Amino acid sequence: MYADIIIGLSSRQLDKTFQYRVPAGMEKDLYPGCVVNVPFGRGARQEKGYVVSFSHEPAIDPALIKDISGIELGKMPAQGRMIGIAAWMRDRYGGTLGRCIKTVMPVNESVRKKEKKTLVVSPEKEKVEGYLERMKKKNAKARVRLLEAVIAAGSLDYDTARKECGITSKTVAELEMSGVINVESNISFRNPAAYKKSDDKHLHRIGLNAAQQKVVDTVVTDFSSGIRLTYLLHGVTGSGKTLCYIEIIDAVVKSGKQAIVLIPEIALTMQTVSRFRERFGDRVSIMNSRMSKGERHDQFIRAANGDIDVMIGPRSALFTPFDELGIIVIDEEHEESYKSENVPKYHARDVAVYMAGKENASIVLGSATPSLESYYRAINGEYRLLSLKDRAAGQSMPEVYIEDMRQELRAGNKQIFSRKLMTAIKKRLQAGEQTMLFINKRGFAGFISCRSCGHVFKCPHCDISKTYHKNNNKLICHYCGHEEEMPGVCPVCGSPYIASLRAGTQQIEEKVKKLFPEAVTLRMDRDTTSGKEGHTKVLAEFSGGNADILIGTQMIVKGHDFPNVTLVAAIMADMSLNTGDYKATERTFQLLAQAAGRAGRGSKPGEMFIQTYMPEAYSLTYAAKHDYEGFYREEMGFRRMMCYPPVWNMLIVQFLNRDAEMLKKAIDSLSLAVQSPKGVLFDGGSQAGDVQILGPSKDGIYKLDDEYRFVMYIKGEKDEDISGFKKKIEKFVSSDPLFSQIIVQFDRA
DNA sequence: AGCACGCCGACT
DNA sequence: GTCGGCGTGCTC
Repeated sequence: MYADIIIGLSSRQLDKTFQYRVPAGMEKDLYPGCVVNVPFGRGARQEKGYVVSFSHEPAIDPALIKDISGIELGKMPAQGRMIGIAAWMRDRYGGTLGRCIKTVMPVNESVRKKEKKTLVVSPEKEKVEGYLERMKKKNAKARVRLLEAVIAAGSLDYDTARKECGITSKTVAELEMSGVINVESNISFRNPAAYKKSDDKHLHRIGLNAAQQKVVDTVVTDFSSGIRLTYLLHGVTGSGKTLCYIEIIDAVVKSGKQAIVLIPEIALTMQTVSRFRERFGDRVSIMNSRMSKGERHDQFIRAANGDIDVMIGPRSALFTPFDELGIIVIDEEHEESYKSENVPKYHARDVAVYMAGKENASIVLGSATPSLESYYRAINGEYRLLSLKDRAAGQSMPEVYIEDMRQELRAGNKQIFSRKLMTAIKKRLQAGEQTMLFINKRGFAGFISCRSCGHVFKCPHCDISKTYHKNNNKLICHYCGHEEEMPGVCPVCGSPYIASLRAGTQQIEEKVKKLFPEAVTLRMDRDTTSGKEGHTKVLAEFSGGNADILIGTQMIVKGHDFPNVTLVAAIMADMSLNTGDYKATERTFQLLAQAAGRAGRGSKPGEMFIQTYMPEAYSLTYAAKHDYEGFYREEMGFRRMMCYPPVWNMLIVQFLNRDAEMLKKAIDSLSLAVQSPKGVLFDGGSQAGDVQILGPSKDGIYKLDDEYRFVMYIKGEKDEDISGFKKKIEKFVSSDPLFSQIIVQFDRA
């Protein structure tokens, strides 16, 4: 048995694993992430290493492989624990181990910045000059080059010196030994959440109401008696979940442990951070994507040094190396931004649940519209369900109206707003109250529907909207590849008006300006928020009362608190119902429910309008009734029937290559293996077992960034079946030479 | 990173 | 020849 080990962790060049033999009897003590001592390099000097994985086959001449000399006992350092997480991620989400390690430990890339070494000339002038002359005579090129550069610059950064002058560490060491230069190292950490009391003076401490107190007590009581669970906090919009988090974390921190708070990137506003700083002062740090790598790394170092207790940030903050993690909070746990788009395509919520188990921490998932996955687990008793059924200050939920746009058309209203909505906007303008118009931009991919009856063209096998492909005039399902000719008329009502719907924020803004010339409008989309603090600025302007109507994409409905907004409208609520994947309905419900949550947060009650061509769709009707449980039951029926997650597990495999021909050949070979029941993929004879395989077929976006894409979906009742099949695919593609150039990526739904 | 090896020019 | 010094490549 062999172990793959990473030596040190401080240098880029050694950023790979080495194989060591595991001495008899040691294997039971080894696991990914544990620290071992190994002989390394000529002279076999002892180095610290981290075990990352195991293998039975020697990868090089076995005679060259050395034995592990010993295990470092005691508490595993945070770095080692992170490697353990990385190993698990590699197993679940695919990708290379190196990539997974980089994901959990960005530390590796910039660790030398921590001890930034600077070269300074010695103050003894004649000594330096004498040395320089001697070296010139001796023709010691490297030393002369370096010393002259340092003299010219006065002081020189170690890294640039090495790069610019082509110098090795040895030369630097020799100059230092001779006393002509000094090597100084300085460490400085930035604190992005530096606490200034004055920032927070507008905030006052609010007490917990009875329902909130119950939530806090439940978690804190469990925690102090040593029980660690996953809690799902289902609290309606405006029920005060953040305050619960703060109280819970307060108790955890007082017990000497640390907390990680994950927040979707766009919801990471100063407002939220201030509330945490008010309680935890300087012992809070934040992370966001606008920070440089170095700044983010500094926050990790501060956490490792024990300088902070609470880290707030988007999904990458999950990997904060705290010494004794007590709790992880994931706010808006249903948010899709917790899913990484890059390899490894991990879901921060799933990693967090695993991590909490490993680190003996509790975890609180919070949302007004929990993901079906989490709610399903809560119903099954895997998570503990906590709820906040009412808004914190006793406000009522807004009244929601579903507007049937087909009827508007029949009544002769050709505007993009229904008549009732236009009246409502007018009323708000007169009353000096604010309106939010939200355009569901998701689903622009081009699903086809009938404008007269609302019929959407769906795949007969997958019950998913098909997309229109212009080049061959066909409708294609992206899950199974099913194709059909684009029909000339609607098969349901015979109307010839079948097309894909589209409209952008810009067009809507123009329409609004035409209809309500007196209104001051603000637009929030990619274009208007491109700057560094782009969307913060737009939001600040709106909440400051400088505009009557805010028009935007989904980003306006997420977690913001505008007390003066009393009207919210979803202009084309259908859009996200037809994005061509099985989560479309869930996403639509969540968006609408969240949007409704923006209205009536202040003293005045709110209203919401949902404009649609499909008024009977249950994602709309349940959102209108603020009925999450009803939606959950109905949607789970669909998921059960179709064997979609969370009932079954799903693995997505993508195959990418720039050469369409080469990719096609490889895919054909894979298809053959999939179709033959005795093929490689089924362990020579045994059935496909408990997995259903769809594809491989062309991906929804067949060509992206000059790369062609094929995709395959695997559904399995048990997670082990999926993992098992993933291993088989990995084995298959690594043994088939046709796949040598093909990029294979795994993803979990 | 740290070490050895092989190469190169300078000097015995 | 031989020696000091440099750059390169390897480490399981």
